Amino acid sequence: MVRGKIQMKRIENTTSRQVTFSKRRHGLLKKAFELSVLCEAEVTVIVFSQKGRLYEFSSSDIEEVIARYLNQVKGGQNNNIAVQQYMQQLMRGSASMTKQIELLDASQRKLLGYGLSSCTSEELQEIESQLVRSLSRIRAKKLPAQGKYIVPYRSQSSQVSDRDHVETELFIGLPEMRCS
Amino acid sequence: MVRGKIQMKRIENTTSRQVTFSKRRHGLLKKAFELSVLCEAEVTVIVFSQKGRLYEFSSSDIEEVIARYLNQVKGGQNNNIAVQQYMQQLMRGSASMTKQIELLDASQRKLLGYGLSSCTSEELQEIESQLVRSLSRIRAKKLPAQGKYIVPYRSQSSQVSDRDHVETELFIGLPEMRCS
DNA sequence: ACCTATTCATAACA
DNA sequence: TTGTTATGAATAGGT
Repeated sequence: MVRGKIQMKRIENTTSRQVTFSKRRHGLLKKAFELSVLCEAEVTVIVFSQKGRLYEFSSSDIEEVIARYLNQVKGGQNNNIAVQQYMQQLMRGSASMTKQIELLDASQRKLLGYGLSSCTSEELQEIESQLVRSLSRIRAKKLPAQGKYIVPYRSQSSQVSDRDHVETELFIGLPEMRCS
Repeated sequence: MVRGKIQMKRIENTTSRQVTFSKRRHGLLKKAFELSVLCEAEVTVIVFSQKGRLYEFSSSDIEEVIARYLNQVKGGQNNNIAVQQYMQQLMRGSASMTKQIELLDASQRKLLGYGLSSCTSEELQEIESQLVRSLSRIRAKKLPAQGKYIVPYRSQSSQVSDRDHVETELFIGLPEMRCS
């Protein structure tokens, strides 16, 4: 490819083949690394030289990648199908729980008064109303004798929709293994 | 590397990350092919995108390469072990996320004024203080011109420890598989 | 998906 | 082998 591009076939001269192997191998592993970093991908490269010497790069544990590959491609000749399905459930469950955690985390932060920049004024209003109601509840709990509805301060509207109320009903637990 | 070289770190912009992933993935597989042809080497590349999509190149049967790799590296134990370990990681991750969700959920419920029966009066006090601070923050946000520290009502102590503050720093993501 | 201005990778050479 | 360099390839940003 330089100084007269080379043919895409085996380099016959042993010396230059070895030199090229060394240089291009280096380039390949470098590019694999870059791809994994830039794009947050899981990249594994395995190279055996003619003489059987092993070179490798893996952005994460190589056996994880292999397991994942075997899992995805040959849906389990060594591994039985039930294990496959269970594993996929686990992975789906992980993704869904990750999402739940993100949602809970975001709404919690808002209840704590952080991360409000992204809120519309309606959202702010609803959060405030929710906080006021929470305060009301907790004060009722603290001072059960002094009346049940102490609402310290309420600005503007007293009408609050349920639109952005935090949803706390969650499915919690490991995904079940359902083998039919 | 072009028109202002890029930093070797995750590309934040989703679109350009995907474009770059596509281009560089192509380049990587091409180079792998060329290396295998020019130098008569056995080359395997496995790539998983962030979304779990699989891309691969292998100059010879990939499972032979994998078998050869496993054979050379870990003296030929069966790769079922890798699958097992990966699954265990997934399960541990699920359990840990389940716990995180439970904690977040419980603290959220308390902030919303539910599930307070189990709280000691100290806890109640701290939740109330937290709510008051949250209200203060949100009102400061709503009415930035009217002063920053509108605290509507404060009962009893103004001293609040950090003991039960909700922890919102979380590890979010799929568990990684770490085979020793 | 297609274009280029650039940077990168590398074949030949020393 | 290791280093240099001229040149072809890869590709980031833009369209």
